[in-house]
Amino acid sequence: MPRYWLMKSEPDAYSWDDLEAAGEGVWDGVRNHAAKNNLAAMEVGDQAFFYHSNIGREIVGIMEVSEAGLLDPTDKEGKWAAVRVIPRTKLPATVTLKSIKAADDELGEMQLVKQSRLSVSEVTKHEWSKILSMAGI
DNA sequence: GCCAACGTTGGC
DNA sequence: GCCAACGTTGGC
Repeated sequence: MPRYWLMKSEPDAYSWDDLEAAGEGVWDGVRNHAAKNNLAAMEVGDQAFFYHSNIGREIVGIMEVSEAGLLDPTDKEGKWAAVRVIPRTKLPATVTLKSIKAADDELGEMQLVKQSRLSVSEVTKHEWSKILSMAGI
């Protein structure tokens, strides 16, 4: 059973289009322990939303973990984690933070909402399905 | 070991 | 541009 995640990036630094253009990417640079623990828990085949923070504030696509348990190549000490991801699906309709908050009874408990600074968070299967339906999938 | 000061993230 | 939330650092 794959698990579901949500990973944030500021699109002016690294966007969905950048990932699609490259065909794959290594999700590194995370320097927060809760986020790192989530990265370290990922397994090949897990699915993750790509969320644009700051600019857009919306989920734009779905990626899949293609290689798990990597060490962060930007960390010389080797204590931070990373995963390799490939882009899977660009959402037909983006799902904004605003619309997620507006669906509060179903999505109000999302870590994205509760812990807005966490850059890598887990998404429940129910939340995942709900967001897919909001995205027109 | 506590806590104030400070830095960063990210929504508004 | 502001500020709340949160993490880290350093003095005591």
